[in-house]
Amino acid sequence: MGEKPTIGLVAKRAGVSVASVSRVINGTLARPATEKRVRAAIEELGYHPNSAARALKVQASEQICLSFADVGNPAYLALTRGISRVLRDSKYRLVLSTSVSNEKEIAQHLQGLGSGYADGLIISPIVTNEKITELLKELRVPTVLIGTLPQGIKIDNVSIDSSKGIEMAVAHLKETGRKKVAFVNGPLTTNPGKRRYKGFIAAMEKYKLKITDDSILFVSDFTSEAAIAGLKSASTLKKFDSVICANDLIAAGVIKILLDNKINVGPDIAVIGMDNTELGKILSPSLTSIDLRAEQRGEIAAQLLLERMNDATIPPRKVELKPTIVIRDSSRV
Amino acid sequence: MGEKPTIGLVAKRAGVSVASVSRVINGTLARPATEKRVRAAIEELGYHPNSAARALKVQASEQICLSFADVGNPAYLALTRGISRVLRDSKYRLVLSTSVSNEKEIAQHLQGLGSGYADGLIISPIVTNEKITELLKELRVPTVLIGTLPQGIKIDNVSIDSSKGIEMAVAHLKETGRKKVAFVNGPLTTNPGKRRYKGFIAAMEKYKLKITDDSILFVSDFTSEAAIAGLKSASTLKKFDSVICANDLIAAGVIKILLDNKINVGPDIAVIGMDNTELGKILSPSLTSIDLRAEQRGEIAAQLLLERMNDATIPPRKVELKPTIVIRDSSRV
DNA sequence: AAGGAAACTGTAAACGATTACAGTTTCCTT
DNA sequence: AAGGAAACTGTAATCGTTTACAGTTTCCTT
Repeated sequence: MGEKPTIGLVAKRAGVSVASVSRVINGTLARPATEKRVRAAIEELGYHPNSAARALKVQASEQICLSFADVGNPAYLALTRGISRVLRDSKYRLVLSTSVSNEKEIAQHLQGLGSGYADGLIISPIVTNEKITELLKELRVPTVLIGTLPQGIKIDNVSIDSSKGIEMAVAHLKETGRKKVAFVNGPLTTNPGKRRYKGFIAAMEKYKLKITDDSILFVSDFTSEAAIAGLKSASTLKKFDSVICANDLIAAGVIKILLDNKINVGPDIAVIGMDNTELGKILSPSLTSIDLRAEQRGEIAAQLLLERMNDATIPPRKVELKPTIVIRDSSRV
Repeated sequence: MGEKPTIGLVAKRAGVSVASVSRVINGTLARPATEKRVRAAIEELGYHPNSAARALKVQASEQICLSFADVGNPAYLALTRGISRVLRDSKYRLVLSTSVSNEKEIAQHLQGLGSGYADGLIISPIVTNEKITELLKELRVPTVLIGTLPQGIKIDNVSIDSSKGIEMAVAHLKETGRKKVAFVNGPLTTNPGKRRYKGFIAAMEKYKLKITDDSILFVSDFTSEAAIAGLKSASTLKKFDSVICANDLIAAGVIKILLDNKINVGPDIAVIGMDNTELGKILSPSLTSIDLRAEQRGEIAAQLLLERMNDATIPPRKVELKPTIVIRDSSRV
């Protein structure tokens, strides 16, 4: 209970050298007798090797940094869960670097990695510009990026074919006899916003459905509140027989608005979300959603990172997952 | 771009000693000319002080560990958000230690802190037993516990008077003419489960409402799925005119079941949740909920911790927040 | 029982920062 | 211009590990 025990104390107590103690802690190449005494001493003193000292000597922090803009979004939550599931059977701790939203903060954060507090980085930037791309290029830490990889960056990347997802949504709507499809998107300044926008247009063309001036609506954020605030009444939506939403939260907002206006969600207007979060099962009617496999993306990202940290020479990999559609009541007639 | 620059390199480049470099980095007591040269050298080399070396020397990691059982729960998410909001203006990084669910893992984790990777701990244990209590007592790191503080532990604590919350729910129901109140709780093995159970009984007595054999229902987990699976059909609920749920997720499940059975939530049966998560605004009907101030609890916990790390001598503090009730459609007649 | 290979162990030098202490320079006062 | 106080700077020890290298012990073979 006195001072915090160090390896030296353990060594003295066990009557061996610090080197021996160190060796039994990692790798265990010691005579059984020695090992036993060392372990006993460790036990008695309640010794735990100091991570800073170890990190300094071996030049590795045994930490992985996870960085994204918004903790609040359930999709990120699923990502985090996938990552931490993989990491928990590794030696790595997870450091959260959240709410790095504006460019300056991101820059600061990326440069901060130079101090070596993390051996690897998983980043999912919601926006990427010139400057950030530049910083990512100069990064010395093994990194995997989840989402849209900017041109010219050679790092591991896991993404989801969200265009394909929207295509599946449109296909499903067409099959079930819908003709007038609206799309409620988040801001075009974000990566997901951009991709989903293009995806929607492409899908509508592919299925020969008409896009009018007002079939694409933008709301200020990927949240229910933004959707509710941005759409106000249902009047904008009334002229459609179906609406695809850029994520489940927006879809929840849309459903809320429709129900409040006595519109029969499903039969009258179909609603489809994206992400297939837990929300889908809870809402009434339950929500048809495109599963973008967030949790799996997290898992894969973590695995890629572990591999990369193990071997820096493997060429950058790019895995793109395919979405699936989960049909529930909100799109049934 | 060559080797990673160290303080020694910077010193050489600036033509000063390492001590001077160190001094301008922290605290700045240097002649302007010196400082300028040092800063220039730092800039040119792209130098960032190595955190492990610093941590080793000053015996502080500048990291705070956040530990709880389940990332998935939105209430924890709010907690995390509150914490990280406070921490971002401090020098501390946030290390996530999640899914430490069973006793053995918790023990391992708490002991792991002995290695000094964190200067402080915020923990919200969903269960606490003898063993865990013991470990918490022996902890050498400044700690604040969110939730029910086990007997005999002298650490900072922030909690919410959830009994009071249930009382408010019962009061509201009584005022609006409800007589037969059910309570859907999570497992009694958890801290929140225990407290809410007692709270419900006390509140019902206080308002002279009858508790029958079947007015308290237990589901296996604080999730919608567990609620839906555990309650199956609405028959168990039909004999009541109102139901209080131990959190919003359970409430969502209950509403789902009721709606599927064509029961008019609000007029026929009132439903009240707890936590006042984002869900409340999204559901239809919108959900009356007891706001347990998760985000605020997180903020306060972080503040307490920062203070405590600053001054170990202040006596342990205990702040208990009062809940509020947010009335929405699910409890309107 | 001797000899050598194999297995183990100890000594001491790193890792990259901070900081006490002593030494130097600057600046002010007269 | 001298002297001393104040401000700054440099040297070197230190934090707690890991690990190369050399030294020791064990064990096997003959």
